[in-house]
Parts: sequence; structure tokens; C-alpha cells
Amino acid sequence: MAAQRGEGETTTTPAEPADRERARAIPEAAVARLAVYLRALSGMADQGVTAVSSEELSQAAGVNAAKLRKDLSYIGSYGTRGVGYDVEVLVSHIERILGLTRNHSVAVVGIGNLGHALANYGGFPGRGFPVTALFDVDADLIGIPVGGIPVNHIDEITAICLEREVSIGVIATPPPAAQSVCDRLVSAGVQCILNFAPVVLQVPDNVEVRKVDLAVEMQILSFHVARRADEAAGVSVDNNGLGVDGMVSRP
Amino acid sequence: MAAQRGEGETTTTPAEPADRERARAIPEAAVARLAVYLRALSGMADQGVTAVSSEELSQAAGVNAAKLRKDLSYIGSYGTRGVGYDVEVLVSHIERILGLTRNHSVAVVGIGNLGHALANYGGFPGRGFPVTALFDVDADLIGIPVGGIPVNHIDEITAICLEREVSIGVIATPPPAAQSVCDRLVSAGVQCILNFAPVVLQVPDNVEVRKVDLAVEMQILSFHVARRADEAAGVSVDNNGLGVDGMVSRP
DNA sequence: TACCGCTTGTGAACGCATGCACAAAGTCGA
DNA sequence: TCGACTTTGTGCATGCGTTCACAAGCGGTA
Ligand SMILES: NC(=O)c1ccc[n+]([C@@H]2O[C@H](COP(=O)([O-])OP(=O)(O)OC[C@H]3O[C@@H](n4cnc5c(N)ncnc54)[C@H](O)[C@@H]3O)[C@@H](O)[C@H]2O)c1
Ligand SMILES: NC(=O)c1ccc[n+]([C@@H]2O[C@H](COP(=O)([O-])OP(=O)(O)OC[C@H]3O[C@@H](n4cnc5c(N)ncnc54)[C@H](O)[C@@H]3O)[C@@H](O)[C@H]2O)c1
Repeated sequence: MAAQRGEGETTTTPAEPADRERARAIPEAAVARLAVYLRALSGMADQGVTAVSSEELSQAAGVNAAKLRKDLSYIGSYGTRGVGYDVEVLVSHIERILGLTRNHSVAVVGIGNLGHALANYGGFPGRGFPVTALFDVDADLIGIPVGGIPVNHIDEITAICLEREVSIGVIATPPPAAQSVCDRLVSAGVQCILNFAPVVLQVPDNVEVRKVDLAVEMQILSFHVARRADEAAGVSVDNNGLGVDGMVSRP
Repeated sequence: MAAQRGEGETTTTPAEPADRERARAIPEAAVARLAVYLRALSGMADQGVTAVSSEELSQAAGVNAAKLRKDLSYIGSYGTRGVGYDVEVLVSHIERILGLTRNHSVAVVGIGNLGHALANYGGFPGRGFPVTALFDVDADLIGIPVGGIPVNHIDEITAICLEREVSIGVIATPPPAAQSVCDRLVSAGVQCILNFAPVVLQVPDNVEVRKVDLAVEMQILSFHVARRADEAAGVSVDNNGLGVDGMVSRP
């Protein structure tokens, strides 16, 4: 990286990709891992560790060392060859890249089973994600404080989100309500949404949605159980199981 | 372990792509989507829809139609050209592939905020994932039923998991306890684990772990906020930049 | 029966992500 | 000061996953 010319990206620029697209220089997958590295590094810092090698950190994060180094290279060269990385320096750079240098106010919508757990969870505020607003439709809940924050009626969502500068909306309502809640959040200027409802949300291009779908997670696990069972049973391998008449010619 | 140079010829040819390895013919990413298709299809079936085209289904699942067809092709050819897919047929084939033809008993460990929400959640049993055991260390919780299941002490985990044939273990304990809980689950023969604790779990090869890490999800969203803000501010995309003094002014 | 329009299934191209291997670049001890 | 040793940063190859594009196949229709 030292003697590089002002080109920035070394790759042979292919034709003409939209300039704005250039922005996403860091692969999404790498971003997710950076968050994991950050947590491992924070833990180390708390224990007084000041330096770490890619080998050690990769172990703590459960990834390949080469991959870790490549991930870090996306954000710059902050290591010292022959030594490793300074924990604090790395922490601050990852925090900068992830946009953690400022707080991101969070609103939770749907204060049922899951909403209560989220609102009571102490792990977010400490990490720069203060929960500042809670919403529901249930009259019995309005005004009741959960995790120190009183629940507001969903109809106040626009005003309150703007006022409290909510940047992340969490949807924990029943599936049928999810899309409408999502629309309201978007109208209120919220551009990031974390969705727990098992529904595919429709949003404008400028809004980022991430979903946490426990049923899907379980089903993926189930798939692996089934595959393992099949393997053990010696069922050679054709996904066409159910041989009934599914097997036709395949040259 | 820096590699010695004597091995120039290492090209590490895999020599022989093991035949049995052919088994994993279905990409993991596709498996996750199949679960989403399944949900969309179930919803359609409930509404009396009997046939669906790849275009319609892909829309409902929020993916590209070509990708959907390729995903479905991994499990066989069950569509009718010129017509589309029979909803029920597709449902049954996806269920078969995902191993949903039999129930998967679930145990939740750590009945705190999150554990309560999970235990009370009605969405799992209906989908073939009955929660059959709850564990905690807190004496005040032992014996109390949550979602209809009484909480047992963690020390009983092995006996109860074996007895109730638990195949999926959900970890919802504080981070420091997660690894030990995981080890206990594995000893009890549980081969699939869903982990909510922000910890990288160490497990044997024959155990499948999936993690749900809300802090990471939030940080990914934060990254996008930051990226958007940078873009809007016209900061040409250079991940270096060290904001400390870089923010002072923009050329 | 023969044709037509529609939708599937898939070969092939492309692009992203992973992992390897090694030169570059630094530290440390003598 | 020098050389040996350590660890980073990255070019490159490989493999996976996505997307495109279209022939094959099917139902409906004349
Ligand atoms: N609880 C879990 O462990 C769990 C697990 C997986 C998925 N989920 C999903 O998370 C969501 C919430 O689950 P839950 O168990 O907390 O459900 P819940 O029924 O306990 O809570 C839902 C809450 O949303 C409120 N609500 C309903 N409509 C609303 C609206 N239009 N605007 C605002 N609030 C509204 C209800 O008043 C209620 O308080 C569901 O979509 C569920 O499928 C939950
Ligand atoms: N609550 C949330 O919304 C949320 C969000 C993100 C992540 N998490 C993570 O999920 C986990 C649980 O969160 P929570 O808010 O429910 O915590 P909590 O403190 O409310 O509950 C933890 C429970 O685990 C039990 N426990 C502790 N040690 C145990 C052990 N060795 N064996 C069995 N049980 C044990 C405790 O008695 C307690 O009941 C934590 O790791 C947390 O970081 C929670």
C-alpha cells in the first residue's frame, strides 16, 4: 500500500460502474465480521491486552487468519509487521468505519413478549444504541414504562421519531401489522429497520432492512439434521428422494 | 506458521472431489431461501391458492425470479412449463428437503428476558418445533411453568434432553455462561444449537451452530447509515481518512 | 393435429468471497 | 549496525452464488 499511486483501487477498472456504486468498497460479509472483531477486541482491551496478532484475533473471532487480515485491509493498514495490531487503534478505526462514533437512537415497535425483552436488554445502550422510544397499539400498555422508557401509542410515531432522532426502528409486532408499521417508520424518516416479524417487507431503495427470522434459523438447522440422518443411513445422495417416479433420465 | 518456500509446487490439488461430498448439492444460501419460499407458499395454500408461477412466488419472497427457479431446481423439477408450480406439491417437497416431516424438539436454556419471550412464543410449535424443555440456574425459576413448560435446573439437562429427544438447543444465557451451556448441550447429544449470546462458541465438527447476534445486526445498519451520510456529504469514498483531523475541513 | 404463447429448467458468464502463499516491512538481539 | 525472525498486507487462483438468456416442454386453441 506504501508506494501506491493515487489510484485508490488497484483493480483494473471495468468499463464504467456507476460512481456512486464505488462506495460499497467493503463487502457486506466483511462488515458483519468487523463487528465481531470489534467485540473480541473490546473484551481484550477490558482485560488490559494492548496488542494482538491476526492469528490470535482470528481465533477469538472464529475465522481464518488470512480472512481477518483481508477484512482489516479494507479499512486501512493499521498493523505493524512483525508485531501485530494495537488493540485500541484497531478498536477506534473499526468504530469509525461502522459509524459507532456517534449514537444511534433506537425505537422498538410492538411491546409484546419480544418487545419487552428488547426494551429491557441492557446490552444495546452500552454499545451506542440507546433505546429511546417504544410504541404499541395496546391501550393497556400506553404510558407504562418498560426498561425505563414509557410506551407511546403508535400514532405518535412520526412526531416522536423525529423529535428523538430515531435512526433505527425495530419491528416486533405480529406479522400482519409489520408492513404498516414499517411504512410508518419510513414516513417518520427512519432509514434502518430491524425486522423480527416473519414477513418480507417492502421498502424504498433508500431504506435498509435486516431481518431476524428465527423460524428460518430453526429450519436451516433442521435441514442439517435431515442431511446428517440421510448420510448416516447411506442414502447416497440425490435430492430427488421420494423416488416414486421422480427419477427420470439424467444422462 | 509461515509457509516454507520449499513447497513451490503446492498447488494443493484436491486430487479427488470426494463423491460423497457431492451431497451438499444445495448451497446454504439456497436453504435459507427455501424456508422463506415455504412460508410464502403456506400462506398461499391457506388462502386457497393452488398454483403459482416463479414470478409470483419470487415477488412474495422478495427475490429474483431466476434465483428462485434455480433454488427450486436444487430439489428437483416439480413445476409444469407454461403453467407454474402446484402449491401443495412444492410445499411437501420443500418440507421434505428441510427435514420438516418430523418434529424437532427444542430446549431453551436461560429463561431470562429473552428466554421467556421464546418460551411464550406460539410460532414454533405450529411449525414443527415444539419447545419441550426449559433450563436455568436461578432457583427462583425452577419449577415455574413458562409457556406451559416447567423450568428445570441446568444440572438435569443431560437426562431431560435425552429423554425428550431434544434435537435443537437454544442458548439465551448471559455471555459468560454460553460456552459451558453449549458444552453441556453437546454432551447431552444435541447437535444443533441456536445461540443468542454474543460469544463465539467452540463446538465439535458434528455440531451445527447458528448465531443470532442483534448487536452485529445493529452495527451493520449503523455502517449503512454512516456510509449514506458520507456519500451525502460528498466525501469521496476513501476508507482511510482517519476522521480525527480529517473532519476538520473538506477540500 | 399443428401451432402458439407461456413458463420452467439450466448452461454459461459474471462477480464476490475465500484461502493460499509470499514479498515487504517491521522488531529484536547481538 | 546487521541479520534473523516475525507478522502484515495483498496478488492470485479457486470456488460459490447470482444473473442472464434461451431452448425445451406444456396447455390451450384453431
Ligand atoms: N417471541 C418470540 O420469541 C418470537 C420469536 C420469533 C419471532 N417472533 C416474531 O416477533 C413478533 C413479535 O412477537 P411477540 O411474541 O412479541 O408477539 P406479541 O403478540 O407478544 O406482541 C406483539 C405486540 O405488538 C403489538 N401490536 C400489534 N399490532 C400493532 C401495531 N399495528 N402497531 C404497534 N404495535 C402493535 C401488540 O399490542 C403486542 O403488544 C411476531 O411477528 C413474531 O412472529 C417472536
Ligand atoms: N434480551 C434481549 O433482547 C437480548 C438481545 C440481544 C442479545 N441478548 C443476549 O441473550 C442472552 C440472554 O439475554 P437476556 O436479556 O434474556 O438475559 P437475562 O439476564 O434476562 O437472562 C439470562 C438468564 O440466564 C440464566 N442463566 C445464567 N447462567 C446460566 C447457566 N449457566 N445456565 C442456565 N441458565 C443460566 C439466568 O438465571 C437468567 O435467567 C444474553 O447473552 C444477551 O446478551 C439478549
